[in-house]
Amino acid sequence: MKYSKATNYALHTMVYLITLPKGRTIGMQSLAEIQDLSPTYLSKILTKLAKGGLIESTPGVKGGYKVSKSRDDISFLDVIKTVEGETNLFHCSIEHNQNKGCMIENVMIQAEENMKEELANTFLIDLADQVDENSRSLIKGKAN
Amino acid sequence: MKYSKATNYALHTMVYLITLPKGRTIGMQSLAEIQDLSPTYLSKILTKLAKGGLIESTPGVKGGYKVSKSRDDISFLDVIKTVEGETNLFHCSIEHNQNKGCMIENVMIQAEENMKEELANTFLIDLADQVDENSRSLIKGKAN
DNA sequence: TAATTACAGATAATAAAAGTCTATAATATC
DNA sequence: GATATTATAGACTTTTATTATCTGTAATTA
Repeated sequence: MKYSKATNYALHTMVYLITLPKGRTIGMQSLAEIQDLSPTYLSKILTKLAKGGLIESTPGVKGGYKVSKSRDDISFLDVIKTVEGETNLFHCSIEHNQNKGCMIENVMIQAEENMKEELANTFLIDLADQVDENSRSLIKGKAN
Repeated sequence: MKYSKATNYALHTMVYLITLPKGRTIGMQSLAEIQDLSPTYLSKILTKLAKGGLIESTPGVKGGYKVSKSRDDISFLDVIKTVEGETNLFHCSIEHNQNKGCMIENVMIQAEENMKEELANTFLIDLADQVDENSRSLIKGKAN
């Protein structure tokens, strides 16, 4: 069991976007370069994030992406849910003729809940000041 | 991201095994029937669990599997680690030239730790009395 | 009008998981 | 000792999901 690379890229991209000066945007091409990714692949992830309302895009020259305004409170869980979907990590594969559901699944759900709580209480903004100077200036340089 | 079916089957099998009367065993064939699985596939999972020291096997007529003696304290995490391996859910895919490691990875590891803590503190034996009467008598009937 | 950008959908490549098949070794029972 | 029953091991195939690419379209600014 592993988090997808897509989630990996999404989280990194979101952290980068959060260091963007207010009102500025940065192109997918640039975001792909910084992370050494193929632009078209990253674009799928960005589209998901945009549809999920976490980021906004403007097409055309001098266009690009930025974090959605009125979203100063984006959590890790928000990003992960948007990319991976809402499904639980564990689904019982056996037919149980009980009304309580599967006892094993219940335990697994509780454990996952503990993880999600931490992810829901950690916000991207919390990491903003941990972004290294190198990335920070790279982004600033490529911003529109 | 999903737990593997192997983990699913392993957890169920372990719970079934825990309801076995002391000293008795049950054959892989029977365990496969109960869960409607192919015996050879289940056997791979059982072998892993045996190598991991969670269960013991005796070959031959009247042979089969049982929970390792001196292991009254098997946790969910023990089973999951044995089947899935020890790796973490998240590995940063970007090269960071920082000594602190990836800040995103650090958050993800902490969250996962919270989940693991719950899994480490929930023991199979805790579920023993929740096993439905149907399964319980099935196992008893097939036990050696 | 041209350059730059996002968006969308089809398709291909890769990797991991799930499952099958076959042969071998050990053990209890008769 | 022969036989049936069981576990063990490894090669192999199938399936599925992820990752990635390719191509074309639409929107926007200069």
